[in-house]
Amino acid sequence: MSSDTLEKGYEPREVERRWYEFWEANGLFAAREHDSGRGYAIVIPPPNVTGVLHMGHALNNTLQDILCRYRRLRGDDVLWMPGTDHAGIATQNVVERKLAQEGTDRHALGRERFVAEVWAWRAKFGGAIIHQLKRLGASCDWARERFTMDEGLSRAVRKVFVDLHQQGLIYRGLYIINWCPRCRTALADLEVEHEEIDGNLYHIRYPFPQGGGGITVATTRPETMLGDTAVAVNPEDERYRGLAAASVILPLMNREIPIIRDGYVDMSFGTGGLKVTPAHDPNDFEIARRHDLPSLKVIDDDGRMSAAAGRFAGLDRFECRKRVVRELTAAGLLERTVPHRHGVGHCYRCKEAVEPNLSRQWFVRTKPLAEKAIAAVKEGRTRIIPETWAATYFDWLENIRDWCISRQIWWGHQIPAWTCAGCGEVAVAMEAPGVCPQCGDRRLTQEEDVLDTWFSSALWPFSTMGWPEATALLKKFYPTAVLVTGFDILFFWVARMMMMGLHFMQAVPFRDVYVHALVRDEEGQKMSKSKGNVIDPLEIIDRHGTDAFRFTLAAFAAQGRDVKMSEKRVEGYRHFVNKIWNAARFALMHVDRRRDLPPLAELDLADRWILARLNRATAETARALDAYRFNDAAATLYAFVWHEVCDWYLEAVKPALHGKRDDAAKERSLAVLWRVLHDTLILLHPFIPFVTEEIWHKLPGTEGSIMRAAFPAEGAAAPHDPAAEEEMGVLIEVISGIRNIRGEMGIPPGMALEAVVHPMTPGARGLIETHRDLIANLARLREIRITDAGERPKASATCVTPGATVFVPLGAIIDFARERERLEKELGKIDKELAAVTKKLQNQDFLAKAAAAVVAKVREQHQGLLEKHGKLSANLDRIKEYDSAS
RNA sequence: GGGCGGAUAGCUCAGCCGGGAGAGCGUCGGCCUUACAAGCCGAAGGUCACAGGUUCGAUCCCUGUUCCGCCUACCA
Repeated sequence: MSSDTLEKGYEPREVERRWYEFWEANGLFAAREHDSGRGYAIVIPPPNVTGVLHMGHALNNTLQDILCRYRRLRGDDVLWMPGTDHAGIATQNVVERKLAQEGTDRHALGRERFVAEVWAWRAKFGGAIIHQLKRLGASCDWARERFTMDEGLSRAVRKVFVDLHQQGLIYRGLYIINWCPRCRTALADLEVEHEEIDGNLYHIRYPFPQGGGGITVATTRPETMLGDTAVAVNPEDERYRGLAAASVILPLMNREIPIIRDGYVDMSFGTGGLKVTPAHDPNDFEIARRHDLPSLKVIDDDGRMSAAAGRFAGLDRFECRKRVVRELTAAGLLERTVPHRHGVGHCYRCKEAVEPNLSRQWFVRTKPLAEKAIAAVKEGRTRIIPETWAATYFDWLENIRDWCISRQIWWGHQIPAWTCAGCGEVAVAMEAPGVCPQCGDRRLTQEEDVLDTWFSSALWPFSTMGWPEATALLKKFYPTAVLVTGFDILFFWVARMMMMGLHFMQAVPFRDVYVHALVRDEEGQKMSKSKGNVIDPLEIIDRHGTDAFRFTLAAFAAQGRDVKMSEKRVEGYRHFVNKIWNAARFALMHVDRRRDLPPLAELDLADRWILARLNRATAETARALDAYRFNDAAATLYAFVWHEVCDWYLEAVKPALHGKRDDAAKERSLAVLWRVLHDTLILLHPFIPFVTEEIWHKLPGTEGSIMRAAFPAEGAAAPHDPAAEEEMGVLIEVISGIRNIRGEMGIPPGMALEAVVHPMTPGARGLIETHRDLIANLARLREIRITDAGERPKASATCVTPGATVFVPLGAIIDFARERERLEKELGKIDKELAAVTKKLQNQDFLAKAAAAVVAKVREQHQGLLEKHGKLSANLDRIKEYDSAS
């Protein structure tokens, strides 16, 4: 493309749309599973089909995209597998709400039509998040997009279910589970969110049948007493040792229930009496099993009291609580009511209070699967980064309980089990059996329940690649390189993928798990609709551009710390993107073609210096990205581009580019400038893909997309060049010193100054002589005189740098008081440092015990500080002299 | 109840292996200098939460305390 001039300010909108289309149209995101290159795969954490892009997605996918683009530049064959999750309960809820608005409900429609309705909804709205991911610049291989309910993945789900069932790792049974009365489905333990609620502890007396006294129990949920089938005390409890009675009367119900003894009961809690409600409390359920007690379900699936609750039947459970309390009070059986704060479980989808309920459900026996998942991380086959999350992972897996996988909803993978009306046998199979395998009866009905959404998600790394077929994709890309995820789904998803991957693929699903932080609002609050503090990534993108937004996310993605997002921060990085744009704009005003780099020895100092810095920035960026230190990489690039390329290099080569030096110098700098811009664009591309692609195409001598470019090899442009870095450092110090004088002394910027320079060493002298034009230009001097140490111009301001002492004669405009103040301030700093260093050198222990290199370094510092101190104070004395003389 | 993370400049945060405290924003002063005022130049600002300990040396390692945040758990 031609190097037409760039617009004055960067306008992201049109550029982003154009290049994204270009990338897609040219197949630049496509994974090449048949190529021989090194495979690098990431599977996307599939967003819910109901999802709209939020900050969490934005961070998660930006980081993945950075890694994918980086690995492509490094020459890997990259597969970024995209897709969405059917999100059983969430999606069903959305469609049910829609039906409600239309004045109907799913029961009126019936299962088949309802499910068709959900598919229709998905076809219409389910692609929203995909479009949004594209606006983020996500370079997923969209042609391979999968959905957890699509044909292939559903087949994988059935296969896994059947296999686990055959292996005895899936079973069905009547257990107490978490029930959401609103969603009307079972929930896994994980799907229950505990929240501390201020409630009451009710002390209720259960009288003995023969009257007189009784046992007082304490409960936070008095309504469940209607379903009590025993009262338990601790066998060690002295208070109940010699108890004559073997039973009590359950108040309100007037049922006689036994007194049992069980070690579970905590003697110190309440009165030491525990009511046992096996159908509505997991602990009581266990006690009932030990003591062979019956269960009585008094709360129905809709959260209302059941027929078993007698005259309370039909009441809402919380209404019932009030009624029970009232009646107990009236009966004089409520002995005390004590305020009590306790955890109450809520449905993670709809926030309804969960009801522990007795129910027949399907479970996965997780222990054997968990053991393998633990071992894989212990043995380092999968690394968790940052490592601190490994402890959390182990803790959960080591205490894992069986996983309730059946859900009483309609949207999901229907469980592949059929019950025979003839013999009652349950057949589990991949496809519907025509006849009962036991008795040959044809009357088979499929299990109504569907599987937990996370069941299919757990297969994601291999199901998306075509498992159970042995595909080329699986061969090349499994195990995947890394899973990038938030810690909130470490258990829901990551641990379960580990279990399933190891069990069915005999290999870990990913070599690394990178756990990133949560995105919070400015105040560190979790963003939520109810709090109204949600920042919409798409609005941010509209206002500031995708690149600025992505760079912000990367810059704040420090390991182990949450990202606090605010628009202001994005604004700051928009400035950075604009800075790059303008630097390129400047460069492209001069660079008309690609030039090969001349031999290093022929280059000017500034050229060698920027190449050395580029080399360092390259190495540092690669190192940081390889270690998932996104913020380090971002900070490195920010500082390099802004403070080295723009602040120093471009300024340094301006005279050459403007033809104020000879043609050869211009040619040399043009070659270096091309190289710096070229390589820098590549380094930046993973973070800010759009603006870099745009500039890339304006840069002469590039071909095709920057996505096809090669990440600069270390030392390719220039080897490490500490000499150039040090020499340039000397000049920078001199220039900064003069600028400091100008600023501090209030000298108008327009006024050209003269400087008298005393170099410290012959080397510095040569350096400064050679680069007097550079110094004069950047420090705005009209003349530089290089002299020996003896000469001290009168009425001048001074600065002392490691390479030279600089005097700026100010003549009539000098303000002696101001210069004194300036020097005294400087001396004060030196004194402080000198004191610290001197103290160290006077410490015998330090000299004896510290590493030799450290001691040498401190001595050197000491020497330098002494010299500087000497010069500064000499100059201060001189100023005082002049001052009093004038 | 158990566990984890945080406390560093006015704000938001970096600081890997212990050896002279950094950035961005904000503030102050000066500049429309021919890429960029979304910019340039200069400056100010910190007992690295507190108390001990280890060490020649601690923002960094150890112990304890305080204050925040999070995760986890079947004490009714």
